[in-house]
Amino acid sequence: MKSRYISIIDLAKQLHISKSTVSRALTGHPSVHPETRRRVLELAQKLDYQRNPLALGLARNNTNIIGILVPEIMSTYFPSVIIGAQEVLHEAGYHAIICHNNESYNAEVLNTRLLLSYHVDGIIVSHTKETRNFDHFQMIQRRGIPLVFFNRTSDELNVPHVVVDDYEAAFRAVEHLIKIGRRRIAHLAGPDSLINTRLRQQGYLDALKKHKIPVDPDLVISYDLTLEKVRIYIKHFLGLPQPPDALFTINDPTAIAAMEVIRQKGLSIPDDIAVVGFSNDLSARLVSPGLTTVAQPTFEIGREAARLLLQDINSTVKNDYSVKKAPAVMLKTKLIIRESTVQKGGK
Amino acid sequence: MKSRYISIIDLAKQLHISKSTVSRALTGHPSVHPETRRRVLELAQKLDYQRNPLALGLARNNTNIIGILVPEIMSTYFPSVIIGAQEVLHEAGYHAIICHNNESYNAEVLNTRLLLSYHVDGIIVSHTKETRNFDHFQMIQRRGIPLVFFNRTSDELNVPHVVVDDYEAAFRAVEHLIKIGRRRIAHLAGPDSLINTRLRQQGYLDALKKHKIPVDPDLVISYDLTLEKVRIYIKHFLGLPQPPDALFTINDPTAIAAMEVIRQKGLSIPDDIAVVGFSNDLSARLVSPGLTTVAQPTFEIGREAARLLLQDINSTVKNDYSVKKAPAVMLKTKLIIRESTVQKGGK
DNA sequence: CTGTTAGCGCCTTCAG
DNA sequence: CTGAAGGCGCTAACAG
Repeated sequence: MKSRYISIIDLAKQLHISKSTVSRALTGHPSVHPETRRRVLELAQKLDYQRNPLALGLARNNTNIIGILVPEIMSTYFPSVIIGAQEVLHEAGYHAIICHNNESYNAEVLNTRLLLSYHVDGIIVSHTKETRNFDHFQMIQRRGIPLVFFNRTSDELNVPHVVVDDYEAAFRAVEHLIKIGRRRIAHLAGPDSLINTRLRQQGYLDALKKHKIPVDPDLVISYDLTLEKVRIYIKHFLGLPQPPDALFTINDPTAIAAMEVIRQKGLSIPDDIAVVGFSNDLSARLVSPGLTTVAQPTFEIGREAARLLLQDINSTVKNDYSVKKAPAVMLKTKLIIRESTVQKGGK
Repeated sequence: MKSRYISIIDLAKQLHISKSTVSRALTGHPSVHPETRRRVLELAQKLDYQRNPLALGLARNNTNIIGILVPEIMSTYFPSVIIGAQEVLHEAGYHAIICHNNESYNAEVLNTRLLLSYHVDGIIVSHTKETRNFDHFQMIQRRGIPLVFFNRTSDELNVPHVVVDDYEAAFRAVEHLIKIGRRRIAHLAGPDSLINTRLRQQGYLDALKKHKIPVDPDLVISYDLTLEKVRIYIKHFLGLPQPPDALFTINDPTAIAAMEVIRQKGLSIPDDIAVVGFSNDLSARLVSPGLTTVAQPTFEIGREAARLLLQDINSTVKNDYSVKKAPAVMLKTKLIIRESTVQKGGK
């Protein structure tokens, strides 16, 4: 069962020519006799020859593999982004190896090392919620390997990235709640380690300010995205002397978990409490009542991230982001209004 | 920006020993002086040396990479299986490269070739709904590369596989509908190309037979899993002279799409029509009313598939499945009863 | 246009 | 216990 794979040497032998000529014919080198090339290609076809990308990588010091590193793949968000990215990468002749880490910082560091050891040509990353130390990403850059962030980025690091306008999206989401007459708007935010969390929270605060609604610190809680804990926080909100009449959450799973608790308390959505999520997961459309949420252009985020990466890979002059500002793409979001804030038939 | 990667040669030079000794020290070869080994490991650690798996693969003719080929990653089913598989693979020192193909047969064939060209050590597959020709998988086997199917398998090919008992699961699901008093049970089945489809359909038929309910051909439709078409078929069912009082679908997305149509027609679930899906996607729990469905042990399916594959990889004698029967694992399912068949509080 | 040579990083004989 | 030599599959000069 040895090496069933056929190599250029096999082709060369059968054709009584040198392996270099075979190599040249195969790669489309101009200086090869047309007839020779024809014979090589014909035999390659017949024998179903496929060149070994590992050997190629070893010889040329590039692998045509891109690493994609995401915190999870169970919601629809990251898979969609991945699909978008792969679309662009495939077109350019690259392949992706996907790593996920269950939001574990340690796994993220290990995966980074793994991708590096495979000599990937570039890495696309959305870091975990635990990630506070970015040394492993900095090392990638120092080694001159193109790196692109998406969704979750970092202030500390100057890395090309593609994000949505979290601030504005949150601002508009909260403004929507204000417009339907809510005044006691609670915000279940994510961990401060995530830049999105901070931006969305700022959008929340500024929307209140603009409409001269005083901020009640009791109505803002940061949590670590562990869904089991949502119950505690929502109960806390509902138990306040002046409970909220609206809730804006960091993401859709949180909103959906919250809705369950609210319903169990016998309160009605949206009459007693209107709810707004973030990301427009598939489930936002499926729950009942449908969840008002901020839609992100997930596929496009993936495509843009891949484009940014390829740009770096193909640039002849290495972009040194320790001196030059890294490019950033900011995509538009869209507020999807469903029955968790506005009754069907109502305004 | 040349080869920032350090190699055993670098280590050898710094230590004034030969690269062979370094190699032996690193791989844990017994005949290396403890002191030499210590020095090598120390320096490797200090320089953050990582051995190049490509070169290793080239030299040893194995890559420690496993290909996982699935039709889609947007539902929760395949991602869960993948996570389960990776768990086992990682433990054994293997890494996975994940390919998905949007249920496209052509993409599947291309991905197969791709994985093969990367000299993966094994492949785990759930084929597309379009796949009727299995030559590309047969080629994998002929080349002696371990292959494992899961979920969707094939009669024609003798491949180790892990599945659930689709027949029995469907049988029990339909029996559940009968037990709550339904007699006109419709079945929206999948394409005949999928073996699961056929098994589930048989389970449906046999459950009816057991309870002496005549089969009405008008109540069984096979469709190609294109969700947009669900509307048409459900409308057809509802427009029958004797419309059904229950519906059993090939999977959860189908059931959920059907529920939407039923509701729009002003019918009540489960009073007018009870609905049962298959797989227990995350969304089955989220829709309202909650969807009764068959839960599959997704993580365990992944783990089992990986175990089966590793078993083949590690077997010293190559298992020739053209003569020997391939092992098959069949896992248990569980019927999850929710409000789409039984009212809350009711029996 | 083509063959020869060297080398990518690693492992594995074969000699000491 | 260690070093030298050869090879995995491929590309890239260097000569013709």
